[in-house]
Amino acid sequence: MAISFTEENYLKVIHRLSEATSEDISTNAVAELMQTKAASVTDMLRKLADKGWVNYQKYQGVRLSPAGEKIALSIVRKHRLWEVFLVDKMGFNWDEVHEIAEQLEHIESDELVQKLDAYLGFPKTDPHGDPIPNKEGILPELAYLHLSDIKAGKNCILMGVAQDSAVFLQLLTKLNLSLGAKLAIMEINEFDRSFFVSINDAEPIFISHEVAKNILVKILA
Amino acid sequence: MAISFTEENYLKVIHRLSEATSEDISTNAVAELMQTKAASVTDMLRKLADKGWVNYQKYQGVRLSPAGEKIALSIVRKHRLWEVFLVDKMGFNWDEVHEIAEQLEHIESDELVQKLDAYLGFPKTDPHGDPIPNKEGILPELAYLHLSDIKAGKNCILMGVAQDSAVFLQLLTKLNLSLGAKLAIMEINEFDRSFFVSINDAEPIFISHEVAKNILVKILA
DNA sequence: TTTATTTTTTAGGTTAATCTAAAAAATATT
DNA sequence: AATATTTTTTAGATTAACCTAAAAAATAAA
Repeated sequence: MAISFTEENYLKVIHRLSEATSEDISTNAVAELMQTKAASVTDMLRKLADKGWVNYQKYQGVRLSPAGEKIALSIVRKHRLWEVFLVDKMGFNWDEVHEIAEQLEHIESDELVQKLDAYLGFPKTDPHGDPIPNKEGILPELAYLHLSDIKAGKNCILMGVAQDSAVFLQLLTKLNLSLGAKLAIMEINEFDRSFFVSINDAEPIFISHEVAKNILVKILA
Repeated sequence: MAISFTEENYLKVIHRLSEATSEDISTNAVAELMQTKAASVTDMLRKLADKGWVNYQKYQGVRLSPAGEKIALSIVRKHRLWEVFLVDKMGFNWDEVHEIAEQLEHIESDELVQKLDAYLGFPKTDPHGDPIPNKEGILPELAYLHLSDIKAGKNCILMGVAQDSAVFLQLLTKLNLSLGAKLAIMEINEFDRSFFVSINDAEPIFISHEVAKNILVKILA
């Protein structure tokens, strides 16, 4: 069945919201992420339900059907593969690729996706550490921890970020925080839960709790 | 000023038609290439004229304004660069890339185009031998000849094709006719203007006038 | 458990891009 | 030059995606 860019974006947004909860997704939540009005969302949810891509009962919220989930994952897959392409091959910084990938994710060609995947060496994650769903739509669970949940004294590796906004990523870059960096948590300040962290064994620096919350790490054995 | 995919496609089509003639382009000609009805074209031409991208007077046909020409050339540039990418980097055949490039040509990012150009080694032509406009929109005039206009006894090199349809390109591939092939015209049959041509010094084969018309060559000194 | 608040839906409109059918203009033919 | 044909435009609808304002349902508070 034919699908429009707009419909793809709705499915993607519902998918994103569904990752954070097992509850049904509210009309308002979708409206906020789609930067549109609740009334428009209601129209679209009905349409998506007609096409069999979501389960929706009015006033009850929405969730993806298996068919909708499959479409959403294929868009996520394309988005993240193109981000790898933009950083690894085109030389963009990790904070510059989101908007372009938002466009590229709608390019329709299974063969291209397959070839791109191979060309990039079958990457497992995008430049922000987010896992790339495979062809069958299976998303490897990476189960990283938020830096904000780690105790003082631990060593860990920066594996990803919990948001892709350019301002956040630019801040990380300024702080010399990039994927794979080794973080040694020296101290956590009780007052504002800010962190003193040594990055790659350099002089410890200060990191706000807000930043720590958006950094994903794995703890070193 | 914001521009839609549809508007971009209209400008591209008007540009394509303008290359073949110095006359104004008729509503019907645009309708045919856009696969739409003349009435729809009339609406769109008025809109494009309002935006300053074409000069249009009703019943008088249309031509691109300098601003419209610039947009059209930037789309052609993107289309052809992406075709090079698809063939050179992704490993597609030259008959498989047109539809995908039709989508990729609308991706909006000057920086990406610039980086892609560099990544591909600043190619001068696409996989069909069509010249790639430069950043300033200047299209190098390649001035190749149609094989159908060459006399028997001449040797030439296949430099491009005059149409990109998959069936035509697949036929060329079957005949072992690819960019750069050396063609020796053995004989031209008066009856149907068909050609006997030796390709890369192999046994001469038969080529219809229709095929010869769509093959672009340069004559060897 | 009423009342107040928030959320969601309905009703009715708008815009971009298309369509069909009919009218108008341009071109071709007698 | 008058008539016929073709091309182009106008008029009026349609569809997708959005909007605002008002109504209805769900949830929270008194």
